[in-house]
Amino acid sequence: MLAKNNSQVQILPMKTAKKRSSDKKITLVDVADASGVSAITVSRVINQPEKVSESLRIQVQKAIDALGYIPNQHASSLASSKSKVIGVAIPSLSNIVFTEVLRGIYEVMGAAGYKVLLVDTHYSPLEEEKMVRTLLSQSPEGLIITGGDQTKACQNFLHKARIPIVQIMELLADPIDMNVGFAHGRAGFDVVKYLLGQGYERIGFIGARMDPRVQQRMQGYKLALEQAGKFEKNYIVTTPEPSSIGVGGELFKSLMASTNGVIDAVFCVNDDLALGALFEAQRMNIRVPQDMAICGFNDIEAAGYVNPSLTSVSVGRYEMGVKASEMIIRVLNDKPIESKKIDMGYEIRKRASTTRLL
Amino acid sequence: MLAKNNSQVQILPMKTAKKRSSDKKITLVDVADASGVSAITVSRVINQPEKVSESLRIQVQKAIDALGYIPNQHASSLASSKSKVIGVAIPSLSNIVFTEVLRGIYEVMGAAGYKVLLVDTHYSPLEEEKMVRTLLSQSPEGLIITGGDQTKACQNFLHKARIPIVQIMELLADPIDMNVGFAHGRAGFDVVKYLLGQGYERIGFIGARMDPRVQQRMQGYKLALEQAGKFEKNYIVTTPEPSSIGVGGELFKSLMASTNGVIDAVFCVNDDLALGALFEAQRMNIRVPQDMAICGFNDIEAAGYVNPSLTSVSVGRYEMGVKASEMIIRVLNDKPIESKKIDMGYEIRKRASTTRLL
DNA sequence: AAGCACAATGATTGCGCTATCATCAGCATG
DNA sequence: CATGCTGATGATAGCGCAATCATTGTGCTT
Repeated sequence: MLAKNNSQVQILPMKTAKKRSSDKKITLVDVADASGVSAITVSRVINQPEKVSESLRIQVQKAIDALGYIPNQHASSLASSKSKVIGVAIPSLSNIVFTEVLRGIYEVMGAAGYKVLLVDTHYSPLEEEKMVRTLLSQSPEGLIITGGDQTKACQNFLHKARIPIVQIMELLADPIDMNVGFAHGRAGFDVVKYLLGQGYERIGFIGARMDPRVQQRMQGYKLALEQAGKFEKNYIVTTPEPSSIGVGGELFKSLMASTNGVIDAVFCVNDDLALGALFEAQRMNIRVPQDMAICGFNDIEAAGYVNPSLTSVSVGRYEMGVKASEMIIRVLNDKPIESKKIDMGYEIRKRASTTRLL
Repeated sequence: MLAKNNSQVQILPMKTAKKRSSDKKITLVDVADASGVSAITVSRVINQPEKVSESLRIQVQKAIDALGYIPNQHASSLASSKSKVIGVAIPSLSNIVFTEVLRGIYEVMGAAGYKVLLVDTHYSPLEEEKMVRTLLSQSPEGLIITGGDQTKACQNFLHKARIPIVQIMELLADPIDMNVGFAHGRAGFDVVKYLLGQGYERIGFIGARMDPRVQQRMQGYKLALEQAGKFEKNYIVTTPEPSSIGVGGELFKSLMASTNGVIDAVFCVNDDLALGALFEAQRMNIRVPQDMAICGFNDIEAAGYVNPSLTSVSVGRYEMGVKASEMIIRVLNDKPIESKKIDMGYEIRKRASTTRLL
């Protein structure tokens, strides 16, 4: 009685129905009918093929291919409460910093069979809260979110979610779950120390967007200058606008204007700003690095190739995405992780734009 | 009998169960019980609030907030066969060209309440086929995919999907459904005509990755030079590697070497390559634009700011994402669209790097 | 006052799949 | 030869929600 009742129901009514309207969605049952097995066997062929005998497996697979069957993930997720979805929230799609992290995430998650549902929070905690709701409504198996300034409500949701969560980009004092990042404040501090070491004395600061991580870099900058007794608050020029090369040029001009040109170095919170400052300095006939040092942040590819090459702070963005993803996958597979918090570190890539010539 | 049977079942058993284990997933029914209404009313509060009286709506909303209820999208999608998901397939996450298109897509889709499921095909039609299956398994309501070189099987799936599909980036002779892009071949042709018009005579070509769109640009380049009787096949240097500034520099050196430096202009298929060529030329003490014109493609921000500023072909990437998304949304809302095919056009931004000085 | 339209709410059912348990044949064990 | 075990397959139930249709109450018309 294994194939009898099936073959009865199968051929005649199904076939005609299907031929007539090829728009009908093909389901597991259709495949089961077509291949003369039960629905659950088809399910097994797809999800646990090792549990099905080879002959049946081939037979079913043939039907799957013939019908062009594509499983309905919603039904599967509902029944199994496994979505194979990882939610990712980043503040900006257009910022190269995040797209490289994303690359790492997609690489690892894709290989592990997870889909990535990506949302853009536009640097707004409120937007982020909405987006996290959206993510959670997809029953993700894990979450990667940026930074630590979630709203109270958002934190609540996240805690209640009971799934592995990694907060990336910065090191957090009190992470929700896991954390991969680096110390932005210390990086800013180190940059200034380095510039001071190169003999630059009046070090300006250019910042845009001013998200929490940028603020931390600025605090580091400030601290180092204060320690050296060289902090002047009008050496800082910032804007809430997003970063861009154009904005970098504008801010550089502002800085030069507001300080009457006494500045002999600029720390820009990212490389777009730094490139803008550099190009603008060239147009203003200010020699870099002789009269002006310029240091960026992130070490994008252009930094190494522009003339003069641009000093910048290199951080393993791709690796950060990889690490965060691996942590989640390990947790999902009940494997131990070394630590819930990983400091990716950073490195100042010293190049021509800050090298005092002898 | 409107609230009676509810209140019976409700308070005592549910409450205790919930208090004990706060990890139990909260469902529509929990909210219904907690607020003394039926499940379907809760559903309405969420999806069609205008159909529920204000008093009840507030009462239910209170319960939703109190319980921190988040709807299960899988169940919703399964029951309503509406996923509110749009699938997007792009060949590369790290290419700025696509991230800007993505921005446009996210902007429009987010505002319209759609989630974006994004996959990366790594410029491989086979990978793309797999990814499209993944997308389709999520029952997306629409699809945005890049270009036209899908595998046969993939095309099959797409045709069978019966959802609005937009192929973006290039103009296709035979699109699956809708199409938004621009004419890469013509753009390449026009660039060469422009360079010839500027008086450059021995125009080289630098290309990387060599995806279909890059090939089209190259064909345009070739055609224009052939028409002018100035085509030399050793003026073309390409690599299958991904584009980067570094690769641009290398290819420029190769081109100079293989042509003994007779080249007086280069058309680079994108701005990364062009910047690499420009920076390398500077290092080689080749004057741009006096001894060498350099033209890029895509008109990224840096092109306008680098010294000398870089001529490039500007295309509305963000707008392309917006247009594609709007088309899908219009179709989903049964609104008419002007045309199934949209040519976004392009514009050569003529800058210093190709301006023959008098 | 009867009839009707309409707004507000609820009961039932099923979306497509998988978890769970049941069944059964084949075979080894004592 | 009874017992238990294993591997392969199936039957059933239910995941959480919304479509559909049913029910009730309200105000209005005539």
